[in-house]
Amino acid sequence: MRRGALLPRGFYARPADVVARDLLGCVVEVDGPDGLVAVRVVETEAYAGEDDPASHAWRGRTPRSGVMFGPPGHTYVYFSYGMHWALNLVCEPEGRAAAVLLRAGEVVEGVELAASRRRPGTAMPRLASGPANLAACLGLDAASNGLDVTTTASRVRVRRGSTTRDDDVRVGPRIGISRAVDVPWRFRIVGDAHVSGAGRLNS
DNA sequence: TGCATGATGTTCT
DNA sequence: GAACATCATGCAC
Repeated sequence: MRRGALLPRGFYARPADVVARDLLGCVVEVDGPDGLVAVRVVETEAYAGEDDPASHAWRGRTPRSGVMFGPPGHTYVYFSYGMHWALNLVCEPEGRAAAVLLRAGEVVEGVELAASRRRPGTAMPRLASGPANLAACLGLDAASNGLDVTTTASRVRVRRGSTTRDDDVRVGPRIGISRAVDVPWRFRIVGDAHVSGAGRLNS
């Protein structure tokens, strides 16, 4: 498979909502002990750090949210609800705590490996549909927090993928949060079967 | 087909 | 001690 170039750090050093939009169609790849899994991003959410009540960084820097205050182009992997991991990419220049949550994707490489990391019987459209599922497919955990995604030397990398036309991007309110619920910072590719909640809500 | 609910641990009040 | 950027299951309709 032909691969795009790694996204430069400057790509991430922009407002989170812009990065979230441009991340659609890009490919996240992760090396693991068992091989490589790559996912094409189809759904993202922007979190604008200290200005955003829904962000983990809203109340300032904490041990958990510390990575978000660091340089852009790094992973922010956090554990929530006692059982799920979620993958974010740090945005905006160092000192500004913004991030983009990767909500859903399509597994484009290492499908069998990704499936083996999920509950038996889970198959394609659902494989990486949802933040926790996406992280599970990629085999992410606490050891994957704070990694640089702009260098080939890293276990976790992000490549430029197919460009997504504005016509194919749908913007809507974020999901699964209780504050700032009406801020339209959720981006997804229209009609893509891999987005989260595809069967439940369709707005 | 769709909603309500339980599992489970880290973080912050 | 409560909240939480969730998911899968089970039961109702």
